Amino acid sequence: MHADLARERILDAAEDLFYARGIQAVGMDVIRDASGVTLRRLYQLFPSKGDLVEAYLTRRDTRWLQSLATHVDTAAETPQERLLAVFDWLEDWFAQPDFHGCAFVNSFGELGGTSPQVAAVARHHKDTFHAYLRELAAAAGAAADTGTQIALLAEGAMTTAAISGTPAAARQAKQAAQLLLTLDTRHVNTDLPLAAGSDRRLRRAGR
Amino acid sequence: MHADLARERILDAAEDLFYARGIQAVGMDVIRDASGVTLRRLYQLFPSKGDLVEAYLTRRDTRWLQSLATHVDTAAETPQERLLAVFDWLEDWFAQPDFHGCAFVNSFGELGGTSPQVAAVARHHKDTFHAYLRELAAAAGAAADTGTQIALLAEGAMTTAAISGTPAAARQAKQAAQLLLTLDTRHVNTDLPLAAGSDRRLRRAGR
DNA sequence: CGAGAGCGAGAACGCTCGTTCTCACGATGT
DNA sequence: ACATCGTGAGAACGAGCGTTCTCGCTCTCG
Repeated sequence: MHADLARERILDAAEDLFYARGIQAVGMDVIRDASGVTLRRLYQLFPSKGDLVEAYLTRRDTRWLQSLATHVDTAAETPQERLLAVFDWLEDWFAQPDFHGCAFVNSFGELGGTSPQVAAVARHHKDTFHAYLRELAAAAGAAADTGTQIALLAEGAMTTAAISGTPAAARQAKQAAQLLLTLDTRHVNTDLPLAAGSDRRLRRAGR
Repeated sequence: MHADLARERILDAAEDLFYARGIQAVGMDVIRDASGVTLRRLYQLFPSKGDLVEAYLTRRDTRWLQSLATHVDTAAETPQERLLAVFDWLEDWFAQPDFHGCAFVNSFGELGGTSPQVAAVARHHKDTFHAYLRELAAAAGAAADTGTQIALLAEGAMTTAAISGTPAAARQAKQAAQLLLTLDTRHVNTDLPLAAGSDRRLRRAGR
């Protein structure tokens, strides 16, 4: 077995197990069993468990953001739709049977207090994610604060969906994001005065 | 030393340590050293570490919500102010030097996958917190969905403040909550049409 | 053909940590 | 005063786990 393939199998097994059970609850022997890679090779490729954890998190970071960006690029046309498509992607994610919250929030809660590396990867991931949302919001004509606030909605939806066990938070977050976005960009697009009736139209517009 | 005092000292030490470093990273001997209670007594009062963890979480649950409710009751007058006062309380919390995110999100991320008890306490805490926010929102004349959405903002602010290390998310969340609340309740209070100028007035209103 | 290097499988080592046991001591009740 | 019981301090036990080592085997290269 080539080193590249072994590396991939190890990271696949590590991702499944670390994400499902937590990092400290998964021993290296379990990863050996799940990956089919011998312990000797495992330590050749990742000299310590900390290295494996870091590789797991950085790979998940790039893949997660890539998957989100791909969905946004393919499933939406207008800038507003692109921003709101984030929440559809989140809802699909929340509904997956193995969904267990944000891996970076989880690992930060577990090891952020003792491992600066884990804390740094989590911070980097959230920075990148929030910057991406701010970018989408800016492209949709919203103010910088609106992008930040929509990021908070996405963040809250993730933890709420994880702990409650239902994907419903994604719809609520999308609805709120749409309200914030419409309220912010309305004076740019259409300066039409908003009466009680259009309030109701706004509220109904979620997904 | 009476059992009640020992119990309190143990829980105080456990809360400090579990919250700061994570649960699995803190051994029973460390809690013995920090509390000054002998290991024998510790196991008399909490037959296993799991029992201690559960007691830590349930005590923190009630205290946290009590502290929040006290602030809301004393620092705000109108129903709208009461709801928004939640975010001022969050900001104060985020700015404390030992702030390390939501203890329930952290423990859920660390042990939720392997300990049903920890998952249940976290779920209960979030249920209660969100129900409280929905209650405040309803008292302020908002729709049920608005309360849920404001809960997502609070949730997102907690994790963002924890990982970023700054309390700024509280202000952003408050601003967004105020927008959602005003948008939702405006047709009840004043049916005044909203023009570009009042948009700006709304936006400036945060804290 | 033979020596040596790399590899797979799993045992072994050392440390941590949850939990229990030992043992000497002091308080208490008769 | 003496037997008894609970207590404090810390050692001890046993399991789990990160990491390394051993031992055959195989493949390669001179």
